[in-house]
Amino acid sequence: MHGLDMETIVEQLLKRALDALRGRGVIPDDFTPDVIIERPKREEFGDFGCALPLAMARVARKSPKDCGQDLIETLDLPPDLFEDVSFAPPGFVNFKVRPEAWFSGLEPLDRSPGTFGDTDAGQGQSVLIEFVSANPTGPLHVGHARGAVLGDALGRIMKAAGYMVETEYYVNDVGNQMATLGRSLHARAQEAMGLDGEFPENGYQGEYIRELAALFARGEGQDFVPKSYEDLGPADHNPAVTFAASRLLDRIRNDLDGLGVAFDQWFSERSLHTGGQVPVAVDSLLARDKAYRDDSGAVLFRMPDDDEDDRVVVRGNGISTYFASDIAYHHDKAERGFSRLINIWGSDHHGYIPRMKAAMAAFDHDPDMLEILLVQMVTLTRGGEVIPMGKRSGQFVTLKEVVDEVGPDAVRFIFLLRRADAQMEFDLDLAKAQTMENPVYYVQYGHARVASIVRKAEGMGLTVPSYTDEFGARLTLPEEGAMVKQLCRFPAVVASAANKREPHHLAFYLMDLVKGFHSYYTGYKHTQKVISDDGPKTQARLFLVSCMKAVLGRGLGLLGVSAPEEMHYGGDDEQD
RNA sequence: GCGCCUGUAGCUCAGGUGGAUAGAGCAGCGGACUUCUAAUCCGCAGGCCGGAGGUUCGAGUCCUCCCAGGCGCGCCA
Repeated sequence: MHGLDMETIVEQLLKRALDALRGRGVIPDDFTPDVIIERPKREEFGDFGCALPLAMARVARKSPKDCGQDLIETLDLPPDLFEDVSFAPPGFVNFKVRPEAWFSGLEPLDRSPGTFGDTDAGQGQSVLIEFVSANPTGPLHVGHARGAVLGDALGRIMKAAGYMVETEYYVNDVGNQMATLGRSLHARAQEAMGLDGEFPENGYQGEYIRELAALFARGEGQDFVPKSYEDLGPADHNPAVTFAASRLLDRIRNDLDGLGVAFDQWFSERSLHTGGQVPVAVDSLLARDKAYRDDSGAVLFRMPDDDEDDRVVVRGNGISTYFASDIAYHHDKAERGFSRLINIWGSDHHGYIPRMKAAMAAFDHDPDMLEILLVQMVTLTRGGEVIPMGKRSGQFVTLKEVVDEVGPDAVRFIFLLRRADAQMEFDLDLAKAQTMENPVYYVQYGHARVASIVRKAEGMGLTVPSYTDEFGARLTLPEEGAMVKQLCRFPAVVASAANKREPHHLAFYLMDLVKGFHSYYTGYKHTQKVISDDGPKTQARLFLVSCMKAVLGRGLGLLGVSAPEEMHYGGDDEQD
C-alpha cells in the first residue's frame, strides 16, 4: 500500500517544487497558489494534470512554457512511480503514472474486499441524519421515497467514509393533524357500522382510512365507534388517534423496509411534550429574551434577521406550534453530542431553514452544525400525464405501490442517479416498461457476469489468487489498465460523495466502472478471455475481475442496492 | 412583490474548490453471439450549455440583469 492516493502524491510533489522555486527566487515569496490537481479528459494528457504554469507565468514574468520547465526540473520525483511528466500547452504539467504503480493500489482491496473504499475522510465525526419524518397520517408516497433513499444511502456512504452515523425518523405524533386523523377514522368507522358519521371538512380522504376504520370498528374500536368523537377523550389519549397513528406508523415502517431503508431511532414528538422538553425550551427562550410574549399572550421567537418576521412558538390559545417542538427536538439532538446534524427535507420546507438555524443559535449551538439537504419534488406521471398528489385529496401513488411494481433496486437507483436538488419526473409507466433497460441492471449484470466467470473458474479447479506485484505486468491490454485505475479511484469517490453529501457521484462512478468491464468482456470474448490456456495470464485476470466484482458489490451495497451472483433475462415478450 | 431550486443533445440527466476538443444513458441509424450470461459490445448521427452583459490568460462553472419552470413566504405541518 502506498499510503497516500496518487492525487495527493502529485499535489505534494508540486507544492514542494513551488517551495523550492520560491527559495531560489524564481517566483515571489507571497505567491502561494492553490495547487489544483485535475484528471485530464483526454488520455494523451496522462493521469493527472495541473495548470500551475498558467498561474506562475504572470508573477514570474516568464512564459507558461518556461514556468512549466522550471517546475518539472524542480520536481523531486520518486523512482518507479511515473512514466512521464511533461509540459503541454497552453500551460499544463501532466503526469502519467506507470501501470505497475496503479496496480499496487489493488493490494488493499485484496486484503479486505469488504472494507475497500473505507477512509477516514469523516475523521470520526458523529453525525445524526434525520430523514423521511413523514407524519403518520397516511402511507408514504413517491416523494418520501426519494428522501428515504437519499438519506439511507448517504448514511451508508458516510459510515464508509469514516463518520459515526446514526439515522433517525422524527414522528410527528401530536397536533392538529393527529386530531384530524382521529376524526377522519372515527367518522369512517361510524359509516362502516352503518351510522351517520360526520366526516371532517379537512379530513383524510384516502381509501386507507376506510380500511383502517373498518378494522377499528370490527376490533378494538367496537365500543368507541358508536360514541361521539368528543366523548373519546383528548387527542393524545384518544383511541381512534392512537389506533390510526400506530397502524399507519407500522405501515410506514413496512413500506420503508420494502425499500431497504431502516432507521436506528424512531423519535416521538410526543415524548418531547410528555417529557416536558417543549415548555422547558420555551421558558428558556423567554428567560434569555430570545422570545417574547405579545399582547395576546402568544410567545414569539425573535428572528435575528430584520427581514424575517418573528415566529410564533406558542399560540394565543396556549397551544405550542410545530416550531416549538422542532426547537426542543433540535436542541435535544445537539445535546446528544453529535457534531453534525443532517436533515433531509422536501424542498417545500426550505423557508423553514432560517428559523431553524436561528433556533440553533438561540441555544448557543453553532448554526452551521445543522445541515439541511433539500430534496426537490418528484412529479409523478403515468403515461406522460401528471398525477396530482396530496394526502388531503386522497389521490396518490404510494411508495409501496412503486416498489412493488418497479422493484426496490430500480427505485433506489433511479433516485440515486440524480442530484437531490434537481426536480425530477418519475413516470410510472416508463419506469415499469423500462425495467429491463434500467441502468441498475447494467451495474448488477456486471457483478453477476464476474460471478459467473469465477464460478466457471472454480468449476475448472482454479481459484482466485491473492495479490501479487507480478500480475500488473501481465495485464497489458489497455482496457485492463483502465479498469485498474478506475478501481483505485473507488475510495476517493466514496469519500467525496460523503463529504459533499451527494450519493449520486457513487452511482455514476459505478456506471462508469462497469462500462469498462462490459466493454472489455464483450470486446475480447473471442480473443482474450479471462480464463484461457495461458495460466499466468488467467491468474492475473481472475484477480482483476474479482476486484471488479468486489468494488461493484461494495459500491452497490453503499447505495443499498443488491448485488446478485446470477441474473437471467426472461427476455421473451411473453405477456401474462 | 420577496426568497430558494432548476434551465446542458429529440428525451432523462452528469459535468470535484474556473482549465486543454462539453459527456453518458435512452430514443434513431448501421454492425457484432457455434461464448467465461447479447440485461452486452462497436460505430454513426445528434449542442449558440435559457438569453445578455461583466470578471481574466481561460467561464457550462464566478458576478449582475433579464426570460422560463418548480417550490416557499400562516397563531398549518
